[in-house]
Amino acid sequence: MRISALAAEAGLPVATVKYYLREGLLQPGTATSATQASYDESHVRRLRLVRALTGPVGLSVQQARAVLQLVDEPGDDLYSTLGRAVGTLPPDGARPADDAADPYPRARAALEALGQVYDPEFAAVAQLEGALAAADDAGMSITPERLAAYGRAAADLAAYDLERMPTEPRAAVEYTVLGTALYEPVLLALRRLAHQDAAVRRLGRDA
Amino acid sequence: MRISALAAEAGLPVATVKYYLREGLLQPGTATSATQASYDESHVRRLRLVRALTGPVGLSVQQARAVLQLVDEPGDDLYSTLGRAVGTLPPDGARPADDAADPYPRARAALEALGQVYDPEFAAVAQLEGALAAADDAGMSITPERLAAYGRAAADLAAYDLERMPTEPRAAVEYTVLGTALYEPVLLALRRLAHQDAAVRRLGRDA
DNA sequence: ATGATTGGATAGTTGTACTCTCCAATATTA
DNA sequence: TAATATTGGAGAGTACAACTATCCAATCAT
Repeated sequence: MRISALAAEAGLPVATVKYYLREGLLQPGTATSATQASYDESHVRRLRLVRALTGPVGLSVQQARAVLQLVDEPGDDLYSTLGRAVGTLPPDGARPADDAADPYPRARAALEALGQVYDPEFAAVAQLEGALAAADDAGMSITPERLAAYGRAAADLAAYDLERMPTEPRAAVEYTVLGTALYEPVLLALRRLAHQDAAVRRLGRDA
Repeated sequence: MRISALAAEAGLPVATVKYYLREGLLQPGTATSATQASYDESHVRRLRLVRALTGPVGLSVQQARAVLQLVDEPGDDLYSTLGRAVGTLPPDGARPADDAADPYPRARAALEALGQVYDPEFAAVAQLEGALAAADDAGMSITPERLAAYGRAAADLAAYDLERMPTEPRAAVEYTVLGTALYEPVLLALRRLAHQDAAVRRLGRDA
């Protein structure tokens, strides 16, 4: 399959496929001559994945490249691979304030209240700090009670996901990294729809 | 308070404050002369809100303006105001396919399985469709079982939030719109951290 | 053999979010 | 009150991201 067939298959302009090649989001095809290369199903799948990540998941090309690199060449340590993957996903966290003492006070308090084990280096801690600070700044601080409720729901989800994680390391990395990126938008959409459902049932409005 | 004091208070360059004024994200101050206007606490609060929305929440200036307009002038109908607000929040949904018959097949199936009331016009339906399609395209389709588990967690959260919604309409709009925008990043961070917690407990790794 | 296509490089376009420069009118300070 | 600084407002300029278009010599397809 040559580049125009690949582009057609994926529903993208050829120029865009070339761009993804340049940017390292798409692995090069096998060169058959100085001006020809051939692509296969794996390239089609990769393009679909790229579009999923840059589209609904909302990643920038840089972020998508970082995620794909982790899936392509995971370290042997699942834990640190996941940590790095989460760091590449939006939203960006709060910068850790130059004085190293207690850089994430809100997040620390929240996680202690939840009784959760956590690694302060883990990017999600900074993300939580940023999100809590944003809510504070906007005058919509999150009560400890609400945090507990959200934490409980998050723990339920995590337990479900962890039970289904593949045992083979490579597959586990892919499951975890892509699962984080791809399932989050689903969860958010479901939450918004659940709000609507609850509102309709409660307020007795017929849509 | 003049513009430089306002900017200092909010920790922003004056040029940026002027930009937000031009873009209608910040309400104008009260003019005291041809080249002077005065600003107060409400402007400081608004700037903090704008930064929260464009930062951790990840809204574009356009999206933030749309959200703020809804908070400033909610319609008398809470239901449709919330619907419009959700439509302005990322991620963008799937385009509804020109042939009107069953534009959101995956989302419809999912919501029917969950037994949820929903309005097909509600933007979150298109968002769910897009997210499910992205997962499919990326080769990580979501099983009905997982969807049920996520849906249950979302319903728990929605029930909690709805119970605490203010009764006064204006406050209810603000609570719902800002709550959706500001609490989602918190939930995502908590989910990522819950994954880490569960992984550490399960795999017995010490951070 | 001859017109179309390819891979690869380079340049151009569009959109977003600022940031800078001016300017005349006003404040502030000496 | 004179000199200096600041202001609001408008417009232009900048930087970056994500494409998109143009070239070109080397193949390919007919």
